[in-house]
Amino acid sequence: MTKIIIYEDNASLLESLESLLSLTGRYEVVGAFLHCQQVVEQVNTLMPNLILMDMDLPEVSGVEAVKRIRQIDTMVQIIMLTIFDDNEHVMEAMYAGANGYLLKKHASEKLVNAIEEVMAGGAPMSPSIARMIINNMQQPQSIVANNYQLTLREKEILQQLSQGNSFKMIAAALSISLDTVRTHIKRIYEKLQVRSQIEAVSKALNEKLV
Amino acid sequence: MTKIIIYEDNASLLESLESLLSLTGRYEVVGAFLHCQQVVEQVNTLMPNLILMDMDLPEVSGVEAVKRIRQIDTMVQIIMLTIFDDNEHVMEAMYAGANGYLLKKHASEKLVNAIEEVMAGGAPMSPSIARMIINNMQQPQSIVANNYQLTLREKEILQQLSQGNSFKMIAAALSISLDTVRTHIKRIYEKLQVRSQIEAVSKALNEKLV
DNA sequence: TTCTATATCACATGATAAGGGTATTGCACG
DNA sequence: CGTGCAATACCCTTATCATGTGATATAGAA
Repeated sequence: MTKIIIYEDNASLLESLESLLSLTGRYEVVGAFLHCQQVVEQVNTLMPNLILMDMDLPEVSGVEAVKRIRQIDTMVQIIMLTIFDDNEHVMEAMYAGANGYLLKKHASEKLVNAIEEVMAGGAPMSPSIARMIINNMQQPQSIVANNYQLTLREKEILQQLSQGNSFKMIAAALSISLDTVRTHIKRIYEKLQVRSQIEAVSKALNEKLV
Repeated sequence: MTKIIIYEDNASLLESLESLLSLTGRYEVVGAFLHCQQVVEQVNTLMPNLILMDMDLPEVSGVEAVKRIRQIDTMVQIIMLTIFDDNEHVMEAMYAGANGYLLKKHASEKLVNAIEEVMAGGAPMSPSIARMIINNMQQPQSIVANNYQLTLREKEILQQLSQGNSFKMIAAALSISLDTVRTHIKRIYEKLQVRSQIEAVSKALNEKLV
């Protein structure tokens, strides 16, 4: 049976959620709290499989609580409960380690469904948040064509450099002379408009050239 | 009116999709193709607002097509059509720049809905893919506590180093002597277990220490 | 108060990198 | 059949970095 802890500062909502879950017979509410100050101890003691966490808790916010939980437990599933879904706090919570979220106004109809999804390894979230997230991850492949016209060999050497290899090591790894490595590096610096290893590596890693 | 291009190698499905969309009266199908070899030209010429792209096209895959489209147009909305949703190709497509996807078996009921969502700035996707994506972005804040016990000053210096600054520049920026920078750097190397700038920067950037 | 951690500075030596040339080979393209 | 480019290689000089050893000042913990 799925063990659940609920954090929700609205006492009546907390009670509703508890009854709703208990009535299904499939979930055991092992804890229900109005704040999450002792969240770490509670998770450690009660060992839930799932946590319903209100986003807007007094004192310690739900997002902060998620971060704390993830320090000690990476397995427990966490669903955020929130009133609005059009703000960055939801993104932040997902980054912090939440597995999904549910609008409070949809709680009664969709709660059980969301729990099933999360326990099955899914992540219930609204399309608009999903969009924010994918926009976020698409940025790296920058549109401003990070095209410095590096040749294959140059990219190879830049890659090696970015992994922390010295000129000597690169020469050995690629079976070419130290001086050849130097020559390539010079060209790379010209093309990237930098003057040292670190600048090149910094640029390469930041712009995902490697 | 929303202008749409459809890519789908199954001719009868292509036709169904086309009629389905035309019948709503809200969409104009300005192009319908069995392959996406000329995707760039077609997008440039037809200037659609939305593209329905089959994942499994012969010759040039749907994912490849998305990449090409994103080279020339970052605004057009792209919905992937796929048979399975439990594979990495979907993730790959989202990374490449797709805005959402739809299982073919759900096309008839959910297509219009998915289009509305995408045009409204959402990203329709299944919970399992959403989960993959958020798992992906949570990794950086590694659980294996990237705790090298760096002091504040050391972090500051490592940060400067990661931005491509030389010892001299760091000394100037922090108003300390070159030798002091050296001393800090030595400690940083010891703590990170590295032997050179690049290794340190590489480690710092990869493990998000900065 | 004494110990410890942090931050600061100095000097010295050998290693590595930066920046300037120059040159050969092979391959593709009009 | 040159021309241009990529990849290879060598030389030289100067600048920067790696590393060791030692020292001072200061704030907080034992």
